[in-house]
Amino acid sequence: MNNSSTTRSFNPCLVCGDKSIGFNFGVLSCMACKAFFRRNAVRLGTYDFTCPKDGDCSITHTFRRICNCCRLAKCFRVGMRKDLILSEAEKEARRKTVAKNRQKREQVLKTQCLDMVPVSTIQYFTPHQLTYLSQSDRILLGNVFNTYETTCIAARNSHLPEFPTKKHTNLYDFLNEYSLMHKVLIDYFKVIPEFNTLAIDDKICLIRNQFGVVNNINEAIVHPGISNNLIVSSSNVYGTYITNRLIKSIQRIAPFTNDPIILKLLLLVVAFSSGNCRNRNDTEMDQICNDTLSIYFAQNIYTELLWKYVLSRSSTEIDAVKFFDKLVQFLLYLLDVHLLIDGYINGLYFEIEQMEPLMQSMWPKPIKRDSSLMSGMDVESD
Amino acid sequence: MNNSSTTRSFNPCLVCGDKSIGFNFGVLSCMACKAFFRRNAVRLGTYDFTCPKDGDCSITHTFRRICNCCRLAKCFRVGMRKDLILSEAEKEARRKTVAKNRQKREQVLKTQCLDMVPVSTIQYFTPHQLTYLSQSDRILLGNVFNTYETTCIAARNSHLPEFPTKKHTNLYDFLNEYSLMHKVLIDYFKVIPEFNTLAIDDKICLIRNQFGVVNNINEAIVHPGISNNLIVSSSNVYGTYITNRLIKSIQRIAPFTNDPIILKLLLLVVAFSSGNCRNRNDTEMDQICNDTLSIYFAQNIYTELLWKYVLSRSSTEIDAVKFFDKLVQFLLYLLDVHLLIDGYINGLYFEIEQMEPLMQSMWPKPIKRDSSLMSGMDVESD
DNA sequence: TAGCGTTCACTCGGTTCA
DNA sequence: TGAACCGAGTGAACGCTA
Ligand SMILES: [Zn+2]
Ligand SMILES: [Zn+2]
Ligand SMILES: [Zn+2]
Ligand SMILES: [Zn+2]
Repeated sequence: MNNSSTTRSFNPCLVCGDKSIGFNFGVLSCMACKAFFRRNAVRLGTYDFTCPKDGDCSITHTFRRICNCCRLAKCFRVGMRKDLILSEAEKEARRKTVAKNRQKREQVLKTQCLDMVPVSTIQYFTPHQLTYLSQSDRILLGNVFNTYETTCIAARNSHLPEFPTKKHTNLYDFLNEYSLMHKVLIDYFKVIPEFNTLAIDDKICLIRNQFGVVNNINEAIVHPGISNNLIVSSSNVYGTYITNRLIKSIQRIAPFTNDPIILKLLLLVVAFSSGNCRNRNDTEMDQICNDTLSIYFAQNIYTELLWKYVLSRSSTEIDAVKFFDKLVQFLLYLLDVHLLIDGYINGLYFEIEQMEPLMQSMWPKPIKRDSSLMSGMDVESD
Repeated sequence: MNNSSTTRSFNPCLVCGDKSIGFNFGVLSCMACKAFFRRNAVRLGTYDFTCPKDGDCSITHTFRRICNCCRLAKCFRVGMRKDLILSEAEKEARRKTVAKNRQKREQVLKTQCLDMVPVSTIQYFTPHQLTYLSQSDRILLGNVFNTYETTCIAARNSHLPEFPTKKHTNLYDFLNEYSLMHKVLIDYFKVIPEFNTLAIDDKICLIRNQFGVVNNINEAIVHPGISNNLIVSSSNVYGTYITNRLIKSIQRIAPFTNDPIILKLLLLVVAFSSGNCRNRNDTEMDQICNDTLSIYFAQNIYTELLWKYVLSRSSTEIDAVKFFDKLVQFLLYLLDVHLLIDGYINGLYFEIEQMEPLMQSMWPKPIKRDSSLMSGMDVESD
């Protein structure tokens, strides 16, 4: 008897006689008949298969397309099995598995965004780049870079090497650990002159309003990648749906981490957004900032700097626009994720009550309290 | 023997000798003979085909139209098969399939886009919706709806039934026609109290900064669909790349046009964006608004109204969030398209110079002029 | 690697409209 | 009448899991 390899190589499609590619739905058959059977066997009840002749059309490579009634009949006659076609539910399950695996793989994969190459230090500029970035721009970039190094990166290196350090099961535990880096991030903002000169109320307002997004971006810089602890913790406290979206957002931000400065500038651009981008159901937290104009100008400074920087690192202006677009698209995605998370946390008064003061102040108050709670933020000028 | 691809490429129509387009009704033939055979073979019994000469007219590209009788005869002679023409019943079945598929596609689109059902008038509200929309909200919605009806819709019905009315070849011609509805749109804004009470400079600033996006959304409401004139005009003035993206954006906005109010609110939300979202290379046009705070409040009013409305029309809050997300994603896409267009038009000084004053003021000035040009906008309170 | 599904370019029917 | 278009069906190429 032939072994299967010999069978495949030399035996023709049992339906049409064309070259077979293997056993499909139980029968040695060609690519075309395989596709034909999958498409047509499932709609036997819903579609009227009628032979224009008397039902004994010969099915050959050339004429197999003439009568699909007789072709389908022959498929069944040579033994093709409809039950080997995946049902809608089975297909859905398969798609899910595929998506899961893909996610796992892409996590490892480092995608390059645009033609921007990673650089080791911000001091390196080619003549081309000089045309977009003025001397003062470069000084400003250097300052931003160094500021971030001495705050967030330093903290990561000294006492916050990883996050989360354990597999959390409680939201408040998770967020309490989250707040450690959050405080360092506020330190970073405080060294930015445009932020530090704002009134205390406005600082609080900005930090509250952009809480989720800025911290998410910051985490991507200081703790790049998706640790197992993070996935498990997030799944435990947020559930699968939110976790999947969080992971997706981390994957989307990953390419930008190749650049030494973009995300640090983006942090500032987002931080200086006076609009309330939280999804909270308490009206008292929807405070708007007082000095909207100063905030607006500050945002402008860093948006412009970011734009110039992107321009300087792109080969063409159109590439810069595309890149900027990617950045904005990502930001919108991130914003949406955090609207979801906010909506989720809003009602968890018990969890909110267990949070440490600063983190607690990011959410609606479970019970009326003295607003001096906010003093825990410690965002005074220094 | 030739394979079918070679056959198709080099061999002429077996009927008339014209360039063949493939196998039609079993015979390598041209577009014209394909249509001819389909139309005439079916009415062989009902129509008297008679040759004015003696029945041996030569059928060539030039003379094929002279004698139907001999042309049809030749079709049959070279082997065209009448049985490959779909019968009336088969055509009916096919139409049914197409309709079913179309419905399925639209269904998918709609469920992707939320489970919002179109309503005929804004006055219709179920008790469920009352929980989200207060009495004053509903009055406001009604006002917005009526305002839009009496401005943009009225103008469409009276004197701007379609756009564009011709296949433009010049950018300035195209945009000059565009400006007709643009002016009506400004009328719509002027009836909105929050807009009308702004200082004249701020009105101008808002209209300029959001020019492309608001007009694009407005066109989607008043002239839904993608007309041939639009595609041709756009291809002529913007080129293929931008046109494709424009078409894509119109396709993406289409599902939202099922709702009677959402896009009208979106128009206001976008209009009240004080940020400069244009891609223009002149610094003088990057003016920022003076009364940013009023604009911010105005935007808040309509954003909130939009949100409440979406919430009221969604079955669950999560659906509402998803829908809102789609809306924002779409807006971002649209913004990006118009950044592209701005970048394209910026340098076309000659085109800009040919525009009528209002339209011209939307773009960088080709040469220094008295800024009284802006008075052409006529956005004073009335 | 065998054997599923998915994707996409292509063919050939009909339809539309200038 | 015929150019231009639409859309279902086809099958080659490929992706993926077990
Ligand atoms: Zn076969
Ligand atoms: Zn048959
Ligand atoms: Zn011909
Ligand atoms: Zn004749």
